Amino acid sequence: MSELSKAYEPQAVEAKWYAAWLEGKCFEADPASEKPAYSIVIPPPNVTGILHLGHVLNNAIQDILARRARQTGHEVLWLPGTDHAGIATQAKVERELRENEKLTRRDLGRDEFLKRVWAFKDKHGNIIINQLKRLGCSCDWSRERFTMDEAYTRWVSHVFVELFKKGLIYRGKRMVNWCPVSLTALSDEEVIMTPRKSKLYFMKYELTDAPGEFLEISTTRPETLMGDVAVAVNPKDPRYAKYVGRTVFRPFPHAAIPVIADDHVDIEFGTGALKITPAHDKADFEIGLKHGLEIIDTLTPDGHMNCPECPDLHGLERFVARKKAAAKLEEMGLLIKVEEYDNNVGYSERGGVPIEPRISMQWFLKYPKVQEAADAVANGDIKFRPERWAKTYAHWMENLQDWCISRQLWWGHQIPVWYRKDKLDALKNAESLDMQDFASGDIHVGVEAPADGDNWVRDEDVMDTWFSSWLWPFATMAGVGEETATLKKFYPTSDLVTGPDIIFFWVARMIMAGFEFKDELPFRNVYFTAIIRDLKGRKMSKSLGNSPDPIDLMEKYGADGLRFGLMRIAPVGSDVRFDESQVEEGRNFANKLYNACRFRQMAGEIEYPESESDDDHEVVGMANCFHLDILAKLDQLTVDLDKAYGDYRFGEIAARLYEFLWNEFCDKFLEAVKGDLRETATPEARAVTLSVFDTVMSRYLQLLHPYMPHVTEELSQRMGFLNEDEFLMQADLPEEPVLAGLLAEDIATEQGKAAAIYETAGRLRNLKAEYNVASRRDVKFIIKGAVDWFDAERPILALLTGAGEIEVDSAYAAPKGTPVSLTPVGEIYLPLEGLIDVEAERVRLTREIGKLEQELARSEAKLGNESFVARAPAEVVAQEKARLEEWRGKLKQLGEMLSGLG
RNA sequence: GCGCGCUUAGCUCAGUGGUAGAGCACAUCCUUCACACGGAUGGGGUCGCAGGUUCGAACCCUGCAGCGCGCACCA
Repeated sequence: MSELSKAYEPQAVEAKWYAAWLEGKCFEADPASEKPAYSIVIPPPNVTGILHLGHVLNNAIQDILARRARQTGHEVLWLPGTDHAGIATQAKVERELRENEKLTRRDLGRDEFLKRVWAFKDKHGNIIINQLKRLGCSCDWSRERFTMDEAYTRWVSHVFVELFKKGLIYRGKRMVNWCPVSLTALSDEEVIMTPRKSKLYFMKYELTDAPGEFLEISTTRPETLMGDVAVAVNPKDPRYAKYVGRTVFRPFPHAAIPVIADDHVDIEFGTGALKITPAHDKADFEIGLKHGLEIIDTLTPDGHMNCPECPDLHGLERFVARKKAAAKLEEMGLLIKVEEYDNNVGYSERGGVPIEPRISMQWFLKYPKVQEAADAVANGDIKFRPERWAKTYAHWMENLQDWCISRQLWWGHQIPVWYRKDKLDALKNAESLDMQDFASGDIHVGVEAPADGDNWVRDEDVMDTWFSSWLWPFATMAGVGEETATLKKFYPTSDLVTGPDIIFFWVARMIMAGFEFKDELPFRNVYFTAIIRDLKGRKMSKSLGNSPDPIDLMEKYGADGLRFGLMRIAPVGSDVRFDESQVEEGRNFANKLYNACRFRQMAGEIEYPESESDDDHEVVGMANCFHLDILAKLDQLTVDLDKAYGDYRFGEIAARLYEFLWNEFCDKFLEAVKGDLRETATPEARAVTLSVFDTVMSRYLQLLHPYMPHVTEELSQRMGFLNEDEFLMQADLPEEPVLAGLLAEDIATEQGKAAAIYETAGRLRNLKAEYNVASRRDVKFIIKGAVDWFDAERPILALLTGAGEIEVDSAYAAPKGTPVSLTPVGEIYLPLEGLIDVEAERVRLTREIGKLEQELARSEAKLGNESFVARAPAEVVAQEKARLEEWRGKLKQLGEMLSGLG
C-alpha cells in the first residue's frame, strides 16, 4: 500500500483502471459461459456525434445495469456501436464541402461524395466512442458495430426485399413531408410541430357569373394561391350554399375555379371558405382526390416558386413570395385584412425549417406484426418503465400510417431495386408501381444486383436511417441467416435503456422488427430515461449554449463524480433539471469515500491478538454495539439495494449508497470507534474495529461499484481487499449476510444501544452549542439515572460529544441553573462555572416544555378520539400511546427541573 | 381539441393513508492528528387552490389553476 494523497484525484486513476479492464478483457462477453445471460444493446449514437449529458445519463444507467449484472453472476454482453445517421451526417459533410471548397454534393457526384463521407466518418467516428470509454462504459468493444458495416447493410437490404415480397413495401406518388433544406422526404415522426406567430390573410375571389360579388376566403399561405384549383365550403353552411357549383376567379394566374362543398371545411374557422391547393397541403390533397381536382405544383424542391405564368413571383423563395403575393392581392384590391394568428407549423427535425407538403414518388412500408407488437407491451411481455409510456405506445400503434422509408440522400443504405435501363423513364414516372410491374422483369428487387448489371440502373434513393436502426438488437449479433453463438446466448436482450423521445422512431419499430424477423420480442424491459434540461427547464441544445460538455465536467469532477451526481438527481418519471453543483457533490462523495479509506490505511495492518484468523464471524464475537450496528446496516443496505435494482429505482439506490457511507459509516460509526485505533486502545478493540471496517468497506465498495466504478476499483485494490490479478468489477457479490449467524433479536438490542448513544451524542452537542462551548473539548458531563448498560459506553459518548469526561453520579445535586438534557440514556448535566445561569436555563427549559406540550396535546387529542382508537390498526394506537407516555414522563421531569430553578 | 405528466423548504428533488424529508444554499461555531471536496449546531414548508372519501390525506377521488410533454388535416 502506498501513500494516499489528501484529496482524491480521479483523472489518472480513472484512465489507469479503464486501461486495466480493457487489458484484462473484463468487458468481453463469452457466449460459451455457463452463467445466465444478461444483455443490452446500446442505442447507437450518431457516428459523428459528440457526447452530451443525455448520453451520459443513458449510458451511465446501462453501465450500472451491466456491472451490477456481472456482480450477480451473469454473463454480460453490452453491445456498442454507432449509427450512420443519414441526414445529420450528410448535412455535416455538405456544409464542410460548401464552406471549404464551395462545392455541392452534386458537383462531386455520388461516388466521390460518399468517399468524402466515409473519410469524415473515419475522422470523427471515434470521438463519441472514446468519450463513452472515458465515462467508464463497460461495453464489449470487440463487438462494436456500425449500421453501415457490410453485414449490417446486408441485413437492411434483406429486410427490404423480404418485406417487399410480402407486399408490405410499395412505391407510389404520395403526399409526403418534404424538407426544402435537406431536399428529401421525411417520415411523419421527423416533423416537429412548432407553435408560430403567423398571419391569417383574408381575401376575396370574384364570382364569375356575378361581377362585383365576392367570396371571402382566409388562408395562411397566399403564396400557394397559384396552385389553387377550387374553393371549398361546408355543405351545411347556409351562408355559402348558393355558391356551391358556381365558379370564382383565382386572381393569379387568372382562371375560373369551382366552388365545391366538403365536410372537411370548418364553418367556424376564418371566413368558412377554404382555398384548395392539392399540391401543397395534405388535407387539400385528400379533398382534391375526392373531387377529382387537378394538381398544380407551384414549388420547386428547394422551396422556391415555380410559376412562370406569374413572372413577378416565379423563382422567389417561398416566404418572400408570401409577402409578395399578399402585396399583389392588396394592389388588386382583393386583400380584405390581415390578422395575427397563432398556429402550429411542421418543422423539419434536421433541416430546422418548415416542411413542405409535397407530392413525390416514394417507397412506403405497411408496418408488419403490428398486433403482436402492441400486445407484447399491453400484456406485459415487454415491460415499460415508467409504465405510463405503454399508453403512449399503444396510442401510436393504433394510429399507424404507412412509413415513408425512402430518402433522397446519398449517405445511407441504397434501395435494393434496379430498373431496366431501356424502361427507366416509364418506370420512374409511373404514378405507382404494382406487383405486375415488378413481375414484368423490368424491375429487379434483391440483395444482389442483377447479373447483367450494365443493363440496369439502381434506384437512387436510400432508406430512412431508422429503417436500419430497427434491426439493431439482432443485426448486431448475427448476419442474415446466421445462427451465431452470440445470438443464441444473448438474444433476446434483457434491458433497453433509451429516451422516451424515440419511443416511435426506434422502440416501437424494433419490437415489430423483432417479431417479424426473429419471431420474438427483442427485449424484455425498456427503461425510459429522464430528459435532461437546464435549470430554467429548457431542453439542452447547442444553439442555446446551455449544454455543458460532459468531458469538461469529467475533467473537473471525474467520471465517477459525474455519473454519481447525475444518477442522484435522475428521477424515474419526469424530466431532470441539470445543476452542476450536483456533479460537484458526486466528486465530494468520491473524496469522502477515499478519505475514509485513507483513514483506515493510516491505521495499518490488523494484528490479531489471539488467532491468525480473519474470519468475519470470529470477529463478530468480539464486536460491540457500534460494530454490530454498522454490520446490520450494511446487511440492510444490501437487501434494500437488491429491491431497488429490481424496480429500476436508480435515484434511490444512489441516495441509499450516499447516506450509508456519509451518515452511517463516517459520521456515526467511524467517530464512535475512532478511540479503538489510538495508542491507548487494547489490541482486541483495535483488531475488531479494523476488521469490521474492512468487512464493511470491502462489501460497500462492491455495492457502490456500478455507480462509481473507477474509485471503487482503485480503493479495493489499494486496500488489499482483492486477490492477486482479481478485479473488483469481476467479483461476485457475496450472498451471505455479514451477520448471518446472529439472532435478529440480539442484533436489535445492540442496535438500540447504538442508536441511543448516537441520539444522546446529538443532544449533548446541541447543549454545548447552545451554551457556546461547542468547540471546547475539556468539558465534563454528569449523568444521573443512567440506564444499566451505559457505563461501558461512557468513553465512546465522550468521544462523540467532544467531552473530556462523562461522570456517572446518581446522587448528583445540580446547582441551580445547570444546563441539562433528557437523553435516552439518562439525565445529563453540563456543569460549568460560567454556564450556570438560572435565567438562561429557565428560558431553555420553558422552550422545550412548550414544544413538548404541543406534541402532547396533539397526541392526547388523537387518543381522545374514540373513532381513532376503535378503527385505527392496533399497532398504530399502541405506538401513539407509547409516545404519549414518553412525552408525559419527560414533561414531568422537565417540569420538576424548571420548578427546581425557583 | 384529446391524452399523459408535474406542482412539497430559496434551489434540485425524495416521500402511494399514521408526528413533513435529503442534498445544496443560508446563519453561528470549529483549520481537533481521514476528509474545508470537511465537522458540529441551527433557522426555514398551512405539501398549487377548492371540495370530497376516511378516525386520520402531501399521499385516494372530483373540480379548478399554472407549467411541461405527446398526439391531432382547423386552412
